[in-house]
Amino acid sequence: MPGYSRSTAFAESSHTTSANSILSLREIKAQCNICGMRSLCLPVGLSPDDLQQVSALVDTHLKLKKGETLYRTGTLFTALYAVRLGSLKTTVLAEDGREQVAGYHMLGELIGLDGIGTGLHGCHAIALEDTEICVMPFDQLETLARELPTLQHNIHQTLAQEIARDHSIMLLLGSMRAEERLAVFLVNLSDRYCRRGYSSTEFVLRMTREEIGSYLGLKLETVSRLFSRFQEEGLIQVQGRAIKILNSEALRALGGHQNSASETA
Amino acid sequence: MPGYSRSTAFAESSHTTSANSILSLREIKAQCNICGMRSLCLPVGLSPDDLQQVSALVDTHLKLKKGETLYRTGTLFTALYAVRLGSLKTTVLAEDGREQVAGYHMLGELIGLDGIGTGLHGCHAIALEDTEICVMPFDQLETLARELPTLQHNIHQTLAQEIARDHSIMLLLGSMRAEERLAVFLVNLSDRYCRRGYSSTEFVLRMTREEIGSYLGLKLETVSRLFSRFQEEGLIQVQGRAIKILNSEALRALGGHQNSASETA
DNA sequence: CGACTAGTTGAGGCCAGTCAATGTTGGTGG
DNA sequence: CCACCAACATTGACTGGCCTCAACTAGTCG
Repeated sequence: MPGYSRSTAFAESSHTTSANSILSLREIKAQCNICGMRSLCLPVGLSPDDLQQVSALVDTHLKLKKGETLYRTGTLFTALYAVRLGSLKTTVLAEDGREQVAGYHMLGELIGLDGIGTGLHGCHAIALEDTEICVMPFDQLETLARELPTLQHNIHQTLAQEIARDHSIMLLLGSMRAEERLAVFLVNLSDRYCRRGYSSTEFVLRMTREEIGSYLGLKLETVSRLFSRFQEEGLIQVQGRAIKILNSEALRALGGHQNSASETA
Repeated sequence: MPGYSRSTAFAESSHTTSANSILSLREIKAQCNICGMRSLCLPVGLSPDDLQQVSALVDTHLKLKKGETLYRTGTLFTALYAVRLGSLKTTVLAEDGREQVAGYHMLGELIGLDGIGTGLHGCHAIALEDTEICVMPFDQLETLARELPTLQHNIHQTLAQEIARDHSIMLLLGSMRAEERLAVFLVNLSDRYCRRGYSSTEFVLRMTREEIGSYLGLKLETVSRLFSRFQEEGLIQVQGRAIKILNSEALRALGGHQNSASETA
């Protein structure tokens, strides 16, 4: 495995705790002004000059392989992370060991937000595929935000959007039936892929049935059965993790149309 | 009903839309430096001088009667609201009309946060009893935060804590059984009352069985049955909405101890 | 006093969980 | 290239926890 020598530079960094995840985190070069995710990310609406300042603050870029940890529950919070490429899941942990998927994050999204409150990360972020991350030290971000009102407002918006997203998931978990939950999930993915310029009708799930179930408050068998049933009913076509949406309207109807409201999920 | 003439001053304000709620919103005088909730609120850690600036920015104080609306889903977001006295519930609304209680907020807590993201309030805030509110215009708050790093950080913390709180509710809704949910709910209330100097073992619920059920993703009958069962088992004593906790340990054990982590609920 | 809202309790049904067997996929090493 | 293995996925049979429907009680307010 290449890259051993460089990656030791991260040994003291907070976002790596397990030995094997350290080994393949690699620096890459990237700049906000040439990043395709700019319009979805924190710098949206910034002037070129201001953009340059934010870009300068992104001192580190990470590459994670599938299954590697970006940060772990309870570790020190130091930075926000922007997903540049790939995707991650975040999981929260109950005291009794139960674990639940709390979020699925794709490119252009910011994660690590929940650490701001306590100074410690409140969840565990794991790459679902090979993934690239921009690291934004939070103290520097706060400092810069005092000079750039637009950036300040974007930070507030990002945090508040996360709250709104969580509320819609609470609604889903608290009051929807299994089929509605899965329908909402699929429609939400479809919308998010669409917004990123990918097909809204054909995509590959990055999560296992168990992870999807955990996210939706269901068991993996239930998820599997529902996929099969949706296929029987002509709503979708499933082949393992490859999904083709055949009847988007019906899916949206199942979910009570309450999907398009929230960006992330 | 007194106060008609004054309250017309709020007619153009965003946080009142229904006629009857306007009528009893009344201004009161209050200042942060003499407020008992200071240590739980946004100005925590501020110097006296800085505190004065925040206090100056709280230009309006509202009094709501039980059942009155502070803000409504979809109305313009202009300010954050600090609960000075009393309590409120916030509810989110699905497109199909289903409504769910998303939060129970007591004195010292900040609400209205979710409106920052879109500029429109994402939920509906209703007083559960006679309640006093401090109104903090958000644009002024943002401006002031640029000069006061502590305030800026407190805003970030408040937002992030709300995210952490939502995550723990998602965990509750997604993976706990009915009795665990109610146990967590009671322990959480107990902790919050305790922190505010009230009894941690005896308090009065401000929500109906239906509202509690909605909040916990259960039906009101289930909540009622569980209260009865907890009483049979000697965990609590219930008399309508009056609760006495008899066996806090057992209650905490039921909830997997995952309660004390989050402040609000 | 009557109408209404909130709460309790019981009987029965259904949705999703549990347990278990089998099939499929993808990565690894001979 | 194929055999093998482990992880992932599907499907069936059964169970059980919570919901639904319903009757009844206790306060509350005009």
